Amino acid sequence: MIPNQTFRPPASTARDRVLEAGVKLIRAQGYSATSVDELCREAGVTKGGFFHHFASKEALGVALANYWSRSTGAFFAAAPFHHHADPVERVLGYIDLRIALLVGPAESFSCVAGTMVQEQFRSSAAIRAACEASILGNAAALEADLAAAIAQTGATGVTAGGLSRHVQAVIQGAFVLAKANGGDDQAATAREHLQHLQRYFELLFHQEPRENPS
Amino acid sequence: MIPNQTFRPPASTARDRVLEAGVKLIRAQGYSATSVDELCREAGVTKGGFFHHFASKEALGVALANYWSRSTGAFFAAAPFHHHADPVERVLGYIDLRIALLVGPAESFSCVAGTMVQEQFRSSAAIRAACEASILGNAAALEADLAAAIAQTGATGVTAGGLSRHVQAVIQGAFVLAKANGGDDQAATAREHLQHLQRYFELLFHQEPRENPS
DNA sequence: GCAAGCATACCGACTGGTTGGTATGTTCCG
DNA sequence: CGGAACATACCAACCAGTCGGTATGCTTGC
Repeated sequence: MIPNQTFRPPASTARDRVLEAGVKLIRAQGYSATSVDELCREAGVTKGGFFHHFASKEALGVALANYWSRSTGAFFAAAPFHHHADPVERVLGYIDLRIALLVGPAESFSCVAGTMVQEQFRSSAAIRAACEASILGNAAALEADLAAAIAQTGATGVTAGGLSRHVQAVIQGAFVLAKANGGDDQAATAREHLQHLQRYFELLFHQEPRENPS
Repeated sequence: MIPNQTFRPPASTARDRVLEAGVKLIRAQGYSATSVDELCREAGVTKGGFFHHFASKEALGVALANYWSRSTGAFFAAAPFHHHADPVERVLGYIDLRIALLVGPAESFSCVAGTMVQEQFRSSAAIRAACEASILGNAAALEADLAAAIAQTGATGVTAGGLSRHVQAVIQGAFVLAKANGGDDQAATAREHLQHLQRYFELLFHQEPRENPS
């Protein structure tokens, strides 16, 4: 969801190093395939240190989803697209930002919560709930702007809540297709889908299309 | 992607029973979390039997993605939406069908290829490629109808290939959000997103919106 | 017609390594 | 001194994969 390290402070404490290792390894390999030993090695922490901070691997998963929520939430809250006066421009500006973040290999921009929930939604209720909160938290951050855009343009048949969740769904789907892409530009694959989302909003809010890719 | 068993013949040979077990277990738990022993137990096959048919767990993953491609490909090829004279109606009919398939818990309608590729895209190039082929195969099946719809309506700024991939991206994203949903109707969550996709196409192809959910 | 020869399908005990997790320290800071 | 933050050593369960073996059926030569 967020490029490596550009907005997260370098991890100093052992606990934060484990969480950063979790982001890196789980993005690339998934939750189940990432062992506690591997997390310890990557974080430069011993087994004892790991289980001092996290009661279990599952607890690490929950903590990681929460860590991810806080990091991404803070990043988007501080982003400049909020300054547009027009709510439609704020919504499109959010998607512009999401597109701009799509660079490099899939493991550098994909979503930790989306990856974890896909594997763990049945096996761990706690991880599922934490990932749901992360994804819906991202959605909620756009809901007020969408409500204002709907009110202003008179778009019918949609709700702000439904649209805000749909933005996250398209983003998650874009990540899946980017990961499936074996070519050399997984980010371009992901961008393609966010541009379709943008066009959907332009049509819905009666805006002139702004550019023409894919 | 496809409801359980409604179109797949009951597995008779040991090999097919293993593949069916793979569909069931990997949909619910993911690839890494599903052990060979578990697959054997579910399929009623011994370890020896498993490795007689599949050289490795990875080979099972590849075979499973191919099996999935063939099953879903045959199902959609035989579906009645192809009979519409209007290409736009064919496209919307495909989405209608996908919506109609969204019933029950997420593990009964989600996509094996999408689940596997999310975990394995870096760990196994063979599985990644097989999953990509499965997803892009589904996309390709709609491409001619989309090309005709674009030609007929004069929709600009989109390509049939790009739109066909986008359909699959939205479907995959809908599955992720459905899995994240802890409520009692994961299928309704998924449907919501396909209805937004439908509205996108209606706007793009200048159709009257047909109904109003979410 | 039938048996020798061989391939396919399947079995289940076994192996070496890995897993998540624990028990018992040690170190260091207030 | 006491407790938080680690480190070391270890464990039982589980992992993917191996191996020697059997049952069955098909094919081919006589």
